[in-house]
Amino acid sequence: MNERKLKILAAVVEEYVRTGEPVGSKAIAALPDIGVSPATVRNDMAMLEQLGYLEQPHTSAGRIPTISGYRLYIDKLMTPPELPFDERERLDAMLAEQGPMSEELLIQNATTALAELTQCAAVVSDFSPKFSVISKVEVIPAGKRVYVILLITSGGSIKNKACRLEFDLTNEQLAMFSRYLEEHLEGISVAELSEERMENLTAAMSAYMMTMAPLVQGLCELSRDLRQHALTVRGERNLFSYEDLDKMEVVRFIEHKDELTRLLDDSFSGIRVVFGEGDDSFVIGNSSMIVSKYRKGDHNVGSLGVIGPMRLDYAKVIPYLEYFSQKITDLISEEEDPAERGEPDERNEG
Amino acid sequence: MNERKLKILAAVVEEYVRTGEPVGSKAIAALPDIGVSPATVRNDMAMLEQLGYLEQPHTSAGRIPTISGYRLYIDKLMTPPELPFDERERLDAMLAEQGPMSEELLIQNATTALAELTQCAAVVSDFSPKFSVISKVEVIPAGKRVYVILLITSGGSIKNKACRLEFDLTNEQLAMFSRYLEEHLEGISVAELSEERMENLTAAMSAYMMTMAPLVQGLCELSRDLRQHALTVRGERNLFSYEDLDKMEVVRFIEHKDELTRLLDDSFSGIRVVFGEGDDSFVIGNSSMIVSKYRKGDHNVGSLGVIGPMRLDYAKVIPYLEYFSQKITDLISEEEDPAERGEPDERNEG
DNA sequence: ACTTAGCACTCAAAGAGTAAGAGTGCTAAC
DNA sequence: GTTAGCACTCTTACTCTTTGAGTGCTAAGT
Repeated sequence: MNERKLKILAAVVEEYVRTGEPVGSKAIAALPDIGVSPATVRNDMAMLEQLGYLEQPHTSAGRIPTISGYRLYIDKLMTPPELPFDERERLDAMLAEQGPMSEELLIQNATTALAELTQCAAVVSDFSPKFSVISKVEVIPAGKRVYVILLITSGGSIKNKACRLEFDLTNEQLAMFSRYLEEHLEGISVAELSEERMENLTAAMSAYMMTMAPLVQGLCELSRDLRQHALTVRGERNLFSYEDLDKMEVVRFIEHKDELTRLLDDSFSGIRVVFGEGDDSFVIGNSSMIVSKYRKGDHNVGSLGVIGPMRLDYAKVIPYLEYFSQKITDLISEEEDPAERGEPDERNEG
Repeated sequence: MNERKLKILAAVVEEYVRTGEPVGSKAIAALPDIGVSPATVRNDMAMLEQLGYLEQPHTSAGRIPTISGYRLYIDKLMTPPELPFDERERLDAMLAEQGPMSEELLIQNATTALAELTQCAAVVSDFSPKFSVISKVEVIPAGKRVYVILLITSGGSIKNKACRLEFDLTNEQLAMFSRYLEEHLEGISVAELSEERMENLTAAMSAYMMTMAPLVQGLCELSRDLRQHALTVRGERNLFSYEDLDKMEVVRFIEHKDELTRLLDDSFSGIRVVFGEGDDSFVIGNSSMIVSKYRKGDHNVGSLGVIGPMRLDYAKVIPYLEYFSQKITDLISEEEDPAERGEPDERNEG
């Protein structure tokens, strides 16, 4: 396994990704930095085929990479370009919106941007709210017997839920409830809002006042929402263009959220590429999914991924994915006032 | 143009929709309630072709409906089934969620359900928030120099926006601002939140206190959000299955929101079907879009639509669309306390 | 020992020719 | 006005052939 063979493997992957056609020895030999004859390339390719990195769709065709071939290429051979400064600025602009931005929105923007940039479907499984702290709980009267519970987290997320009660609350009751929530919930982390704790609260309150049961109920739901991961898929429509993708499988896979979730939430670090056939439960023909974790402080709190054809320009896509997940990690890991968020440019130079 | 010819046209449309193959005279003659020979059917079909309702892909093939053929079928010939009671109950269940539900959520649920039921993409352009009344405006401190503006409408929508100020507000300032908003905004309709009015408010407040400018700014944005229509597309992935659809055009059309918007916001009443070729600016090959308006009181406030292949079971899809738009109309037109919403079954029997 | 030219070989893709079959239009009989 | 019969058309499927890209192998060159 010498230098040149690897170079040829890389060339095959890149040509195949570029053209979509099996690549032959002549095409490779014609590339500028190969410098050997087609016959030599053929010998090397035969070797690479024996090793399982290439395969022939049929005898008289050129070669295409196998999954192992892609894997080797991705792990060892490709040289993803450094994102130039103005490119990074462009990406930052896609993430940033005017005004203070919640972590949630930041992550949504990243997903949308990723779908756009890669012309693939982008997907995110986000647990980050679970690792933030409740900074504010309010109960706001909003009409006859209707109260809105408002929950703000240190991540800048604002969640609300309307609840309808049997009777209206008196000012005293409302004040009492608000004070109770303030004392017991503000400042604690979302992760601590266990079912158990919520049940205690339910017990405490409903013992005191049955009327408030729906409020407590609503609060439980909100807390459950925050602790659960949010799964978002963007840019599915981009997959329309790839003729070789098995559309039925794509639909099945994306619709069937639990498989997707399992693959995303699986713990690992850095970047991971899984292929549509054989890997885990991911079985879309001719597709691959690239996933990158992002962190909040020391915890993995989410996974950002790209779903596309196996024949994908990994060297282009992976840097985007890495950049975004690093950026998200940087921004959400800051311990400062969440309100300071929104001008990522000010403080972060990639 | 006799009875039988129409019956034959209807049969051709239905057979073609069912099988996807051009239908011949023999197949039609074999249908139970035709009762004439293939030769007779052939004569009628030749006539229908002359009239422009049918066409032949090539001489020796059966017939397929033209756009005029579909149109005649939809307008005059088809007999959409009455939705049976248990079906209506099923649909209601798809709309309703536990707890008080905002109009917004109701409409989103309807769109998702429609996509699911029809196995097409569903789309909605919703102006309804514009026709509701501001029932509550609150400004809530949420951290250092951060304030959340909360806006609740009679439709049950809850919008919020975080704003960062240069300095913290004193309690007096906050109270003053809150009172001002309460006096000037609560109870007025969203439509009245014109740019002009908002500018007056901006002027009034910023003359008084520059510090609050971002709050006023945020409020303007919220009000703009409410007045603008919200365009949502659901179930795009369902379109993967239709082989005959021009995918590139689908992507282009859905991505390019303004064409879609124009078609949806065009004013008409009842149900409208547009076809992908020739009609207006809607140019997806072999596709059609069915749109239905829903109202709030006397105003059209939104359009619910289905985008699918031209070869679509209109008789099945249209009743769903009609039912949902009527249901939405009924539910959002009620003048009662919005909080009463959420158990549509209680009060509405379709 | 590695590289390369040459060459026979393979096999998909493209084209040509043919047969089968579905469906038609027309005509004449009912 | 309807229908059976029939010749006609034109796609689809099949077979056969040709073409050409690409291979593997061998033998010569470095």
